[in-house]
Formats: sequence, C-alpha cells, structure tokens
Amino acid sequence: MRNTEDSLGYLLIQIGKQRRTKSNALLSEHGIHAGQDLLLYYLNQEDGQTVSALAEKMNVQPATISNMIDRMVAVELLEKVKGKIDKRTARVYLTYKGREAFNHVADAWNTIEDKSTKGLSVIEKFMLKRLLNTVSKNLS
Amino acid sequence: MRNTEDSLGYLLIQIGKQRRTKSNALLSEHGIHAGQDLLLYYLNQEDGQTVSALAEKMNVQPATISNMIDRMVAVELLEKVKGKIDKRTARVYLTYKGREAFNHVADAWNTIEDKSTKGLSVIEKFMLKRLLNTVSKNLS
DNA sequence: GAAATTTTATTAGCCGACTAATTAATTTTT
DNA sequence: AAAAATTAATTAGTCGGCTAATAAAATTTC
Repeated sequence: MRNTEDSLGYLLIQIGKQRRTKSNALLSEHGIHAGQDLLLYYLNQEDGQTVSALAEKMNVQPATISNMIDRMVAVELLEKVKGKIDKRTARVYLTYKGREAFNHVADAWNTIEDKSTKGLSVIEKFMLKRLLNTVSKNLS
Repeated sequence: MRNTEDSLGYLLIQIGKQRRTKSNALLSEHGIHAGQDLLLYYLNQEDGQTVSALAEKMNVQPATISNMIDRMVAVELLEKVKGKIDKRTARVYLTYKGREAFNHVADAWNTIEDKSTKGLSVIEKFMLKRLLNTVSKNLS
C-alpha cells in the first residue's frame, strides 16, 4: 500500500482547495463566484460564444454553464442574445461591468500565481509546468 | 500581460476538472460522490472523529461536512454517535459498507495516480511532488 | 416533402461548497 | 452561583457541478 499523503493526487486535492479558498477571498468582494472567473476569461478571449462552445472549453456540462450564465445575466455581468439564423443557439456577451469584472479576475490570478510560485527559480517554474502539462495530457 | 494559458494556475484548474471527472466516473457506480472520497479516507485513517476535526483536516466548513455526513448516514456508509461527555459533539464512524466503499476509493486513487504519472521517471515524479509541496506551503 | 434523427439549450433534482444565523452546551469571567 | 463568552454542530439559502428528461429547432434520411 502506497503512502497516500505523499501521492500526487493528495497534493493536487489540497492545492485545489487552497486555490479555491484564495480565489474566493479575492473575488467574492467583487460579486464573482468560484467558477465564474473562467467563464469571464473565455468571453474576454472571444466575445459572443455559444453556450455549448463555452461548455466544451470549460470542461463542464451545458446545464452547468446555462444556469451560471442566467445568474450572471441577472447581475448584469453578461448579456445573452438568441441566434437569428440558428434559433436553437444563444450567444453570450460581456457587458461593460463584465469586462471590468474580468480585470479583477486577472489581478486575482496574478496574485495567486505569484504567491504559489514564491521561492521557485525560473527553471523550477518551467519544470513544474512542463511536468503538469504531461499530467494533464495523461488525463485527457 | 502574461500568457494565462501557460500559467500554473490555468494548468491546475484544468487538471482539477480532469481529476474530478475521472474520479466521478470511477466512483459514482459505487454510490460515492465527489468529495466523499476524502471523508472516507480520513475516517479510515482514524475512526470516530468529530465533525469539526474532520472539517479542519478536509479544509472545509463544518456546515459542508455536516450535511455530507447526514447523507452518507442515510445510505448507511457512516454512523453518527452523539458525544456522552461533551453533548455538543458528535463522533462519526465507518460502517462495514463504508469500509468497503473506502476500498473502492483507494483503487480509484491508484488508478488515477498511475494514469496521471504515466511516462514520468521516478526522478520526475519526485521532483513534481517536491515542487507541488512548495506550492502548497506557499498557499497555506 | 414528411418522418426520423441529431443538435442546442433549458429545467428539475441531486450533491459539494460557501456564508450567515441559530441552537445548544461548555467555559470563563465576574 | 450567575452572566458572559466561546465552542460544536445544524439549518437556511446561495452557487458550481452533475445526470436525466424535456423542448425546440435544424439536419438527415427516406
């Protein structure tokens, strides 16, 4: 039997919770909930994407994102426009408020990134990302 | 501005979702939901812990764990016993079914660990864990 | 062109996670 | 000993995530 506490998985679970807590602390004051940061990021990259396109990029079910979008529309972070050509689809856009919210997300991500990698050399950071990239590919 | 897609944070978010999906696929058929695996693990380590002790170890709010416990008691994975001395507390125990469930968790964790680290040398695995340990300490 | 299939999105219902408020019991303080 | 403060746990309400079922529209197929 392996030593669980020393496994990669255990470490990743812990870091995941720590990151979530930190992110929450930095973003909740701006009315942004966990998970919404990624949606803001993808919309900032390309505005006006469909629900299904966003769900795929976020590795999340359409149902999840559909509800999230409606809540964010309600607080005016996003706008949802029904498709003219294909009436099944709906395209999602950032409002001005949403674009501002993304700036807070970017700040928070930078803060967490700096805190996370404190004390690591450039080479160590590079190596860590390389190894995690391999892990991610292994899991995809 | 940094390249977000190449950041440590982005990688960790992706891996987190991938791991969650994989874990879910392996454990849902045994009636174990995401997050419950860790609770089973800590109880397997030390049976009869209190709600607050478990919450602290799991880096989670007592409210979260309190509800989780009740659901798992309902499906007979756990047993909850009110404290005799200190009547505020409640101690939580694994049932036989719960102990069996933990075996499935251990199997799933091993499977995911193997898949995650496929192609990595012993030295690389060691280095990855060392670096992630630093990250975890930085975030705590 | 009509029927069958596929695709897009939503809704309902569940679980994990959070905060805030509450209850109950124990400790401290006075 | 009584009052005040602290601690343990639960409850209510919200959001992110999931699955399953549904509705609606577009494509395929016949």
